[in-house]
Amino acid sequence: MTLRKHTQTVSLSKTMSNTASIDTKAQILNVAERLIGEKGFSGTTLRNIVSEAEVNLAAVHYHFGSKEELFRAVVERIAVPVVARQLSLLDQVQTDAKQPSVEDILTAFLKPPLEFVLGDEQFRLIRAQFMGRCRTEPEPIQSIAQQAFSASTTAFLDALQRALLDQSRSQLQWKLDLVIATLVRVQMEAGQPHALLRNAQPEDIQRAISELVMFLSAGMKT
Amino acid sequence: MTLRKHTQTVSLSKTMSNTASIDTKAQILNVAERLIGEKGFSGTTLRNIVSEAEVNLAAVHYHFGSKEELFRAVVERIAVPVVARQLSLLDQVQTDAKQPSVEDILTAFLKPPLEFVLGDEQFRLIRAQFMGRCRTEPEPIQSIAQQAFSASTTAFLDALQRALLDQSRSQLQWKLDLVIATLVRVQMEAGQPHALLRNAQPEDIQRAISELVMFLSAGMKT
DNA sequence: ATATAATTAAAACGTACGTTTGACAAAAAG
DNA sequence: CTTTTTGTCAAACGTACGTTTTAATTATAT
Repeated sequence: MTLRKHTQTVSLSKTMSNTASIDTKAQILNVAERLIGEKGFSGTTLRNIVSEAEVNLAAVHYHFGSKEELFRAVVERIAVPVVARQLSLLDQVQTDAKQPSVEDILTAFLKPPLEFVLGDEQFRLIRAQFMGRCRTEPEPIQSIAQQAFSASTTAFLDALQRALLDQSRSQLQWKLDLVIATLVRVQMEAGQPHALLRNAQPEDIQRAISELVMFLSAGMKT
Repeated sequence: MTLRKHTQTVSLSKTMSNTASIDTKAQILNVAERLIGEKGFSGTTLRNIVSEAEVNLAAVHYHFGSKEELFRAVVERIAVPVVARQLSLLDQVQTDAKQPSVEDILTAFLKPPLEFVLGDEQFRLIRAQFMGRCRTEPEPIQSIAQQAFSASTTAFLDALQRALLDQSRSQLQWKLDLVIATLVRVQMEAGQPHALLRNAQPEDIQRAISELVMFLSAGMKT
């Protein structure tokens, strides 16, 4: 009897040596990330993915179980390290200064998602576009992506509340939502001719972060 | 021989009296606007639309020619009056004050799309959501929507350039792009519990516009 | 009334979708 | 070696898609 891999607990490296199946799984994730970033979830078909990834159609269901769980896997591969870095940077500025400035908080929030595109040379803009696309997908896709980032959202909302005591919670809530909206737009337009983030060199990213922080912190304080 | 209606020039009211076909066409447009606003273009099927509109499947192709041209029709039904009002308000503030403030310009830009949701009681939030969804669709759908609004984008970019002479054109370009991104987000989240625009009463819209103008004009000036 | 055009209706078109199956090869375990 | 697990592959599953066709129905005009 053949048990499907995505229902297994852990394989613990006692399985196949690491050439075939790992390549297949990673290739599917890579191509899915790029295509969904370009065309959206329902605009991307599994046949598009397996064709470009040069793997068999059934491999998707063998490794992930369904199209939706494949999407979830792509999201989490990105969200987990980004959220961890956001929370770490927030912790850092809250230790350095007992009361960090709005600029400090926004920088800690924006840096990880924008810098994460630097990870792999060839995935820079792809990753940015995918993250942007996620939050604009129809339900239930959007919720899957939103949940993966929700841990950071609440932490930064609390931090902003402590920095801007005169503003109501609901006011800060829609303002942080608009901060995310602009971040998402910057990510989605990354690489376009007139975008804030035209290419993914480290110095361009730093400049974009700094300009975006200035643009947004002004509005946060009003 | 039967000539299809969407290829005709004009019917000039010498055709059928105005009960059946006009209702069918309007019903399709109304339902398409709502469903595409909720589920996106490729997430909405013609069978979903005709089922809720209670019209025959073939009616879509008879009246519009294709799914994409139906989308174009929905976009233009919204965009034409919005853009006209934006340009009219811009003209007005540029006549009143020879050099209008950033706040004046942004208000002229934001008021029409946000107020347009007031047109019909039952379409308020639907229309807002559709307009928001449009700009986040994959190509070529996004371009169709963008073109319909492009006339106002360039006019407001010029106006902002005259108000903020110290900023470069490309800087103003990505800033206006982020203004649109926040407008879009406000529209898409309209009606949600913690959104800026929670319900569509006239006074709520005015308050939302004023808060959004404050939030954004601060960043525009930095 | 009759002819003509406009609109609706039901059914089918071919294609593509996500998913499942079952046979088969490769690796790991006994 | 034999057995079992793990992964790949081609093919098919049933369903739903956008679109087209053909006929019937309804309104307009002569």
